[in-house]
Amino acid sequence: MSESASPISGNSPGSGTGSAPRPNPARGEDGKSLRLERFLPYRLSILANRISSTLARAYAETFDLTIPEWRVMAVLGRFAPLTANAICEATQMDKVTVSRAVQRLERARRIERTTDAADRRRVLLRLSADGLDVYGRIAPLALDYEERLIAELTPEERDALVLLIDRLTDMAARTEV
Amino acid sequence: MSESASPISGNSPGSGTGSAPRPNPARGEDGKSLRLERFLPYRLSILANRISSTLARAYAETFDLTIPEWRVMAVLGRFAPLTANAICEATQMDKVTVSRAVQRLERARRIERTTDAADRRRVLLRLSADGLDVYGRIAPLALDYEERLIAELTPEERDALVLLIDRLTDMAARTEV
DNA sequence: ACCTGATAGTTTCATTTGTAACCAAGTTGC
DNA sequence: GCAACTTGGTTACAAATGAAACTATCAGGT
Repeated sequence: MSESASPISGNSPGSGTGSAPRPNPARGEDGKSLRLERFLPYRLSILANRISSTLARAYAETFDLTIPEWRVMAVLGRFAPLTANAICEATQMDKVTVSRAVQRLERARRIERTTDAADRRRVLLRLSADGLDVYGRIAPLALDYEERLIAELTPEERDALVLLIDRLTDMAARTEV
Repeated sequence: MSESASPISGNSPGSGTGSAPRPNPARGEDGKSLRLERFLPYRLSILANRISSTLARAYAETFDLTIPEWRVMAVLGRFAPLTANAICEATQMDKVTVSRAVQRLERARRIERTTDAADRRRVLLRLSADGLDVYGRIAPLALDYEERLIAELTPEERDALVLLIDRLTDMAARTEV
């Protein structure tokens, strides 16, 4: 479905009352009016959610994995062992989310935990043999999906995309409303 | 806080057990390995969430508004009256979300509803005088925030950004995992 | 008119999520 | 050596979310 059409599509609802939807300028101080469909935070949200939910569906159907679980596996697939805290930093998820993802993964025997002998508050996590196997099957799928998403972009555009995302992410961290 | 540092920061957790976190290649079929911090869906999600939650906090504190409510107001601020259905299309939110946002907005006397005489299933929605006032105060804030987010981008980069987002959004709609 | 099926919107219920409170282990200062 | 604080992680509770069921209205065929 190609939903990139005009946000106010076909059906004009006000026909009964005689007042068709008429644009209401309501401009900002600089004369720019707010159009949701061009508003950067809105667009980014739509884009990110679309991609995330596509991935979430695929992970759930094929591997019974949520996105947080997948992220935990992804970092454990590359760096092991890690503490829950390190996973928080690596995935930018808060500790409750990580804790729950770890719990489920453990129950599914996809990761193993050992208490750190040197600091018994810490829990060292790593993929189990089974988890590693799952990881080995998901990672290529994910990379392939990513590749197809940007398939139509030229190498220059891909570079620009990465750079723009980085700069915006940085700005977003420093910018308040 | 500048979280754009290495995902596996400072503390090396495995010191107690003697096994430091060592990279585990686990490459895809084309030899590319999966690094979460470079994975496009992950990055987009981080970026969009950061921006959305900044906005959500501001809206909630200043106007007692959620993001869905704000979106409803944003489209009603420009096009009125609209049916709930039209709002769904315009905001890309599902009808349950819209229904609830409308309910809260109505309770807060920020929008008014009239049943469409020609089709009594339909509810025509528009901002109340109060809602219009709130809209008039939020819209400039939102636009200003957006402007500051992209303040460091050149005009060319801004154009590129918009174009890239559009193309990716389009691709995301057509691409399955 | 009346049955069937579609459409507009709401409600219900189960799941997810996030904030805050919590416990347990470690560190510091006296 | 012990009170006070910090840190790592889990639990509890409340709010947000979404899929599916539901109500009300309309449209079409007989």
